[in-house]
Amino acid sequence: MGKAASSRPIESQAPTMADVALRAGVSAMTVSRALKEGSRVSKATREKIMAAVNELGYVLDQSAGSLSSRKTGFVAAIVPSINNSNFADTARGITDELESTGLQLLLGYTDYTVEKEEKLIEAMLRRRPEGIILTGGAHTERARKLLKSAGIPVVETWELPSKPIDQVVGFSNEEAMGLLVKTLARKGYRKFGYIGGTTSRDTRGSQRREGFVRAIEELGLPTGRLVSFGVPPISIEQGGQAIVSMLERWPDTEAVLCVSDLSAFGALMECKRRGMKVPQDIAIAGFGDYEVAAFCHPGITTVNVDCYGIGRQAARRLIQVIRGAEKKQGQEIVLTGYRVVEREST
Amino acid sequence: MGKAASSRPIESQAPTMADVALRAGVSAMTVSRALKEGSRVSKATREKIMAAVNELGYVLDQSAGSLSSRKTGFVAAIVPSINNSNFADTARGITDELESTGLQLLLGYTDYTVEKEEKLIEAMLRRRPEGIILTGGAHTERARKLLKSAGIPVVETWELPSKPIDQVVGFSNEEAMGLLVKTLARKGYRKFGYIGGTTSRDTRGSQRREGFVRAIEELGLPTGRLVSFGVPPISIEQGGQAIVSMLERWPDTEAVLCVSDLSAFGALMECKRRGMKVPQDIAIAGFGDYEVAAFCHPGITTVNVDCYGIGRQAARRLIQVIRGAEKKQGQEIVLTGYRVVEREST
DNA sequence: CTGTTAGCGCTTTCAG
DNA sequence: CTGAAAGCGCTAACAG
Repeated sequence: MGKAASSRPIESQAPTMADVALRAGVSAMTVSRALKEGSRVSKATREKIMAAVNELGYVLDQSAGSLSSRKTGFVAAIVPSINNSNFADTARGITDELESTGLQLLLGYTDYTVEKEEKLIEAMLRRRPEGIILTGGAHTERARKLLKSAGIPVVETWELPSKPIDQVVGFSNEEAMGLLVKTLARKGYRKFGYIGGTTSRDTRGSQRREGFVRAIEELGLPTGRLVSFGVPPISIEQGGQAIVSMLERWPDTEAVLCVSDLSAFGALMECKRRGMKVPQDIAIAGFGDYEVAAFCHPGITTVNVDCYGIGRQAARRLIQVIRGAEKKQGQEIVLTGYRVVEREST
Repeated sequence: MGKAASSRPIESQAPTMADVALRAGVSAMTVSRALKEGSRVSKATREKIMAAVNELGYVLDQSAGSLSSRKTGFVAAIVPSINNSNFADTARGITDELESTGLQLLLGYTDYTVEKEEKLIEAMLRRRPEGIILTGGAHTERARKLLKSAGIPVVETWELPSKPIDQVVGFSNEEAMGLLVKTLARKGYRKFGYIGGTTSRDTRGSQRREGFVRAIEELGLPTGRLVSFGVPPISIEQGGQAIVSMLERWPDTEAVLCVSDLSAFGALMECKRRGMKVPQDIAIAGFGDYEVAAFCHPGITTVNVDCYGIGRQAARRLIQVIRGAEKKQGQEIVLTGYRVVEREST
């Protein structure tokens, strides 16, 4: 349809800006201006151009534009898993904050491995993002180097890395888990158990576990009741299996804290299946305040984290640097809030 | 650091291919070849180049490359929500299938509105993806037009649109819900109720509802027990509120089918909270086979959908067209499987 | 307000 | 196996 005067056969190529310009009887530059907000183009000209744009179904080629303007309009974000509502919330926060800026999100997930993260970082840097958001502070040396030579702002989230690359938006998982222990200790529980994954690739999980151990020690409570089960992220099902193991080894455990609400929910359901009463026979708590924790029965005590806010704030920090409001004034650290939410499971 | 011989001040620009070429003592073209798989470059030259690449921390600029090669290496995918494990699974399927091809995913979510979808489609087309995957068959007219003039393969998923744009990878939500009704009717349930969202913006939800109504009619069972509650996607909490409404209006309902497992889970927990026995007092079923449905107590009867497979197959269809294996041979429709999973809740 | 010229960083194409 | 020239589609910079 249309688009004649070409030596090529029928195949309809996507129209270019020159095609629009020709049709509107102006130069390509004027078309470029008309399609950009806040450029001075006369109303009549703009209307002619818009008509041509609509007739041709023209869509700006941003790759070409960004090569010229040296701004790609991309922001990269890397999360451990997309299939985890905590991180999905963070991704949503990033997108929402980006929406009004015209920046577009390049999202990737690492499956909780730094090797995949490194590959992803490299793949994304090939797209020349104007900033990048990472989860956690554990990265390969090569990834750190690539990030540094990229010369773009970096925000690490969800933790407080001991060796931050650039900016940080997060909280101490150790302290948050410690707070949960102390809150429950105050209610009278003494024999605490912990359920988490087996490897240390989930650094937030490791930090929570450390926070648990340290808090138990500080309070002078019985130590050692740690069950590691499954490769992180540990699932609902694995939470159920883990508590079986816990009950076999330490049947007199009074309260079980889990690395996340998903494992806590699995543990809770397994207990109910076995006819145990929660919290009378055993108390269970999780981490992350997933929707399931709030609405299951009994509701699960947990630590609420501002996942969405982490995303928004991380994106906001990036935008401020990208849009040049501030000239990257050193390593900013934004602490995000968390709070223990007590429910019927404890 | 390094990178002298420039008139510009200290600020370290990202190195370009010319910088690498200079350092390695070859032409830019040879660097380009060395960085591309399966190109003939002598071992010695390649080593020199790789050394220079590493020293400079060089990363290929794919925007520039794709402008020249007319291949962006992008595939776009649009889902209703990223924070829904069914769609997250589909997104994961797409990414996994794409991984070996070097294609990169541009992911966006619509919040279940066709208006946001249209904007997203336009934003993504500006990046010149080589193919695009959509959820469902409801789109604005303008979105359809944009898609057509883009001249790229399109795959609609999760439904069987009556007016497909191009390819389809999905299943009939109507039939799937009908199958669930029939399965439960066979167990003796007669008075069926349905819980779903209020508007029709969730087209899959509407289709499931239609499938429910039609199956009930076909079986000659009591009709009309439909509760609409909340704007889709209806949450766990709203599922709980909806069943309260159901019980008030039709207290003798025997089995409640919900538009998704999330609302079913909410309904189930609300029943337990009220001391009702499931399935003795009331049976509950969901849709989607979310992890929570499998491991809650009692387990929730549901319809398992191959979410991950939808993603993989959709991506595979796209890749085949993109990589030119087949010249877009008309409207392909791939039917994906589903099956009723009976658990203790019915 | 509009046009012209140049060039972004890479790859295609054609020579060697 | 390597290089030189040309140009992808757009926008910065300058001119008018």
